[in-house]
Amino acid sequence: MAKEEKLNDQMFVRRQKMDALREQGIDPFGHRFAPDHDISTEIRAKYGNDSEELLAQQQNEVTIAGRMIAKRGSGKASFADLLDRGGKIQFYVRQDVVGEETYQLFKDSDIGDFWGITGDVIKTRMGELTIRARKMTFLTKALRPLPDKYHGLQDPELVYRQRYLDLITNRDSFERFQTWTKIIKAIRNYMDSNDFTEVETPILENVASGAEARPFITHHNALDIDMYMRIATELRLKRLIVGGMERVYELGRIFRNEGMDPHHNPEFDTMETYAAYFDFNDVMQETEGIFKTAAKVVSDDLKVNYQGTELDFSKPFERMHMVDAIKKFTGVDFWPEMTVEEARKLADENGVQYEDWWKVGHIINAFFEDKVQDQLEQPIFIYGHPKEISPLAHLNREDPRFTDRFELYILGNEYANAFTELNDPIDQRQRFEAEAKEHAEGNDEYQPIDEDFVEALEYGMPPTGGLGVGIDRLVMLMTDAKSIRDVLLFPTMRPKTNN
RNA sequence: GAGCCGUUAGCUCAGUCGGUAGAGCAUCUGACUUUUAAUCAGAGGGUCGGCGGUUCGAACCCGCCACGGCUCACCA
Repeated sequence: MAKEEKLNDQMFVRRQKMDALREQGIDPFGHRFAPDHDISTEIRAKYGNDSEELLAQQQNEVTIAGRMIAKRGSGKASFADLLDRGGKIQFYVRQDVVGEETYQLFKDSDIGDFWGITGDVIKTRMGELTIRARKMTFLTKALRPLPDKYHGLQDPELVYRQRYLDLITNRDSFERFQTWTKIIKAIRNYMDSNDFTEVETPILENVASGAEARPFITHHNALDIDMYMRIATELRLKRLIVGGMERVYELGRIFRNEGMDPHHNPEFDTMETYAAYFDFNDVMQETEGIFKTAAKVVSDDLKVNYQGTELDFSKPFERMHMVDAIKKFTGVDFWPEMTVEEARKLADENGVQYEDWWKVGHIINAFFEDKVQDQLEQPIFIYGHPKEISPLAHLNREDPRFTDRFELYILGNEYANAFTELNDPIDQRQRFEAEAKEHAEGNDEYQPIDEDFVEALEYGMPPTGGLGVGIDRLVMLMTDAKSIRDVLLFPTMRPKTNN
């Protein structure tokens, strides 16, 4: 086959070595191996602080397994590094200990091969914790060479397409994904301990609703209908509030058929939470708890460095009304009641662009986005968004120009969006219809009204505080990742062609 | 979607003025019983992303295409 012709010298040699192993009765793709209780981490924890002399005296025997990722051979004694999920650990092979046959097997073994090793824990003259091999079991042959051991895999395209190579050679990346898991677990634990119920709702939907986004369309053969990948979990979760679950959350993947860049992937994780009888102040407290919990995973003092800026999650997050924030950063005061003309004048004076159809609320929001947002560094809740830009939020009781909504900003980016949910079914239907009309006029993005959801509201949804958090971005923040692709094991990539 | 940049050995990267391909790691041969980017001596390895053009001659200049990265606009 044509594939065989593509073998380079190294792949050819490795295949020959594979055959040679078989001839010696060794399975190049071996079987079960029991590394007693030890991974490298445990060995380091147990023996890392012991002296060279003590270890030499005790002769503690351990058995580990892993991938050989470096080899420093000399004539009849060699050092090599073995990589397991805990990290790498050095092992030491002497011909006079393992015998000539095994030593030759080791010499012929390539970087990338898997070994099981039983031996004593020692420390070298340089003080490095090392397994002095006594028995070696060949476990798996690697037929392709690993990337550069020193630089690791650098080409971003290969890092994302062949994540397994990135995980082998770039320890930072490996550890970032371990941290991802810890953060997710910590957040779940936080929600659970606050008496929220974790649920899973459909990913395949008949109507993609709950957000303004273009969905992925797929097809169900047996029913012969098109279905949509969910773009939000919102409306399903609110049905569960109607159903009396009172506190629910879902942390999972949603899909939006939109552009990709360092902050957007077509599939990504959100966590939405809904709590009956919460108002947006309660949700702020909940949100703060979530972010502190996540920060705690990476930093005991809740101080996190992101791309050179130290973020402090230890203090209570600042809370500021959007209008106050604009006043603070620009001196412009939107508190007095004003006409659109007056607001436009302020916009003109401050170089804020606006559209003809904008109302005062839109202009306030533009001031915030243009003049304030980028200057917000430390975690801060901005609340009281104008009603014009917040169609799903309850109006504020004291000042109906604004809503009971907030967003969490860190380093100029939005990390959470929350509000006291609209629970008036008649109002909800009108807003859906207005939205559907907009879509219809803008043609292809038309989406049918989620009638079933409106009906659910008609049975009564208690006052509810809802929250949405972008989980990937939260993890990026906590792991100092520049791109969303660095926190996704397998980011979406265009298929590679043969050119 | 627009702009800019990139693609050279398995990997990480050089490649001057357009003169026909280089290094380190890895691989192969040899030496070496505490190395750690091991060392020393030697060797092999290339459709220079793809297709076309200009030229006596193209990794290099031009055009188109593919994939990727960054920035901007939109969204989380």
